[in-house]
Amino acid sequence: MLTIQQLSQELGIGVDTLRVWERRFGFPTPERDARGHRRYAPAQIDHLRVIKKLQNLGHRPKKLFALSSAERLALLNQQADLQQHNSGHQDLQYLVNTVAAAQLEHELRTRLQKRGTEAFVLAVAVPLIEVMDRGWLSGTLSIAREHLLSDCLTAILKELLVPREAAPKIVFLTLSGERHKLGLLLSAVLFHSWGLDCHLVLEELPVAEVTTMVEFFAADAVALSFSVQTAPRQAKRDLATLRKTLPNHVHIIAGGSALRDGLHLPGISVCTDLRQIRPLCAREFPNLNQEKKAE
Amino acid sequence: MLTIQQLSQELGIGVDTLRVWERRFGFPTPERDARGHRRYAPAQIDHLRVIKKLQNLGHRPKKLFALSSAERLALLNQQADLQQHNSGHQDLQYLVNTVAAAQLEHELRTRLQKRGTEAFVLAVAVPLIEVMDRGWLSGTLSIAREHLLSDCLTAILKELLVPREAAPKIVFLTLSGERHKLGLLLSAVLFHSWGLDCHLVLEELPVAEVTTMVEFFAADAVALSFSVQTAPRQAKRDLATLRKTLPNHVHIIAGGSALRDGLHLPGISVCTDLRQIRPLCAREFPNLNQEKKAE
DNA sequence: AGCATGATTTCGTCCTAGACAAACAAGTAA
DNA sequence: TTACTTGTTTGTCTAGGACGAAATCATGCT
Repeated sequence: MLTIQQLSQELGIGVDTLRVWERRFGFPTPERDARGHRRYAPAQIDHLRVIKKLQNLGHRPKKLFALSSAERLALLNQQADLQQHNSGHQDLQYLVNTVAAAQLEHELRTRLQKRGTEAFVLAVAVPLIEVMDRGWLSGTLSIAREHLLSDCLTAILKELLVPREAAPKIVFLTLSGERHKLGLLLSAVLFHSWGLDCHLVLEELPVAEVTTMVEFFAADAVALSFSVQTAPRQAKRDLATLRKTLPNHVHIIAGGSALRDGLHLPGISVCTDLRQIRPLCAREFPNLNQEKKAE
Repeated sequence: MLTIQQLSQELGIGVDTLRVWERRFGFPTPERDARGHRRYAPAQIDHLRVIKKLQNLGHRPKKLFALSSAERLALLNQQADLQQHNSGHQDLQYLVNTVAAAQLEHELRTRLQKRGTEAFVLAVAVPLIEVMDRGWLSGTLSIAREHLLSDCLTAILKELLVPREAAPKIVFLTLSGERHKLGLLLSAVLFHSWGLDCHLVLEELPVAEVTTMVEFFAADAVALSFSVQTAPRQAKRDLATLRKTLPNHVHIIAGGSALRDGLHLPGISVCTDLRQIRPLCAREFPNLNQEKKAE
C-alpha cells in the first residue's frame, strides 16, 4: 500500500498528474486511509506501469484509459515486439534472474572475452538489457538485482574506455531525470571501439551544465541518450536549446528510443540503433577509417 | 528565473513545502509571470540553499526565517566551522577549481601512491569533499566539475575494493533520495583496508529492497550512509524499520552527519566519524585483528 | 492527392486555502 | 535524572479550478 508520493517516485509520474488522472479518467482508484489520504494497491501499480510504458511509446492517456487492462497488455505486447525475444535468450534469463553476485561478473567477462567487444555489446549486452526491462515491467525483477546487474555491466564496460591520444574526443552524458544510463554506456563503448576518445559522465546534468562539461573536456562532440522514459517532446526541446547554446564546431550526437520517430534537427546527428554507430563514425569522422583498418 | 518545480529539484525541497514557507513565513517571495505562476530569482535560491543547509544541521525553519540573511550566513559559518579549513588546503582548492580533466586523475593517483590508502582517505579525500561542499554552497563550483571530481575519485577508490575471501562481508548502500555517495565510498575503503570484504552498491535503494540486497550478497552486515542532505528523523525511521526487517544476525552500520546527535538504536552501530571505523571494526569483528596485524 | 492554416481537444502543471498527524520543545511530576 | 502531558511547529495531503502548450482534427488551397 503506497502513498501517492511513493507511487510518484516509483513510476516517475508527477503527484499532480496522478490526482488529475483519477479525477478525469476514474483511474487509478486508490483506497483511503483514516485521514482520507490515498493508498495505492500493488495491483494498480502494475497497471500504471503498463500505462506509463505505452504512453512513452507514443499513445495518449485518453485512449489508454478507455481500454481495459487486458487490452492494454495486448497492445504493449504487440507494439514492442517483446514476444520476439520471449523464446530465445534462456541463458540470459538465467543470468538475470538466478545467478549469484559473485559469479555474475565472471560470467559476463567470459562472454566478453569470447566474443570481442562489438559482438558482446550487440549480442549480449543489448538483449540482457531487454530481458531486464521486461523483468521490470512485469515486476519480476527486484530493484536490487536490477541495480546489481547494471553495476556489474557498467564496471566491466567502463574498463574498456581507455583514453586515446590524438583522436576526436566525445563526452557522453545524460540530462537530468534520465535514469537509464546503460544505453549511453553501450554506445560509448562502440564509439570507442571505432577509434574515438570517449569520456563517460554517468551523472544527470541540467541542460545548462552541458556547455561547461564540453568546455572542460575540450571535447569535439557531445553524445546524449534519451530513453523511453523521457518524453519525446522534452528531448526535442532540450536538443534544440543545446544546439543554440553550444558552439557550432561541437558535434551533437543524440540517441535513444525517445527519438525513434523521424526527428530531423539541423546540426544534430540522430542515432536510434547501435548498429548505426559504425556508418555514423565513418560519416562524421572520415579520417578515422584508416586508423581502424590499420589496427 | 526558475519555476517552482525546477527550484524544488535544485534544492531537494518539496514543491508543497516551498509554497507553505511562503504562506507562513513570507519567504521566499517569488515574482509572478503572466499566468500568475511563481518565478524565483537567483538571489533567493542562494538564501534557500543556506536555509536548507542550516535546517539539516538541526535548526528549525521558524527560527531560521526569523533571522536576516546575514545572520543566517554568520550562523552557518560559525556552526559548520568552515573557516577552520578556509586557510589550509590551497592545493586542494586548486585541484577542485582549476585542474583540467586529464591531469586530475593523475594528480589524485600520485597522492594515493605517496600516502597510502588510509592517509589518503583521511587527509586528501575528506578535505577535498569539504572544499567541494563549500564550493557548492557558495555557487562557485559548477555541477559539471562537481560530478567530474566525484567520478574521478570514485573510479580511483573503487579499484581498491578487491574481494576478500573468508572475511566478513559488508554491503554498502544508500537509500532513495540520498545523493551524496562519496562518504559511503570512503567508509567502504577504510573498512576494506581493515580486512573486511566490502561490496559497494552506488545506487539509491528503497528501504524494502535492502533485504533483497543483503540476501543476494549473503552479507554479514549492511552499511548505510545518511548525509546532511537527509533529514535526521527520516534516517532514524528508516533505520528502525530496517532493523525490524532484517534478520538479527545481520549487523547494521549507519554513518553520516545526519546521525551526529546522539542516536541510540538497539542493534545498530552508529559511526559519524571515519576515524571511528577502526575501533568499530575491532569491536564488531574481533577475530580480524590478528589478520591485520599479520599483514 | 499533398499540404498549409485555423479550430478544438487533451493533458500536464500550477494555483488557492484548508486540514491534520507526526515531530519537537517545554514544562511538570515522580 | 527519567517519564508523561501539553502546546507549537512543520511537512504533506486534500479538493477543485484554471490555463498554456502540444496534439489532433477540420478546412481550404494548390
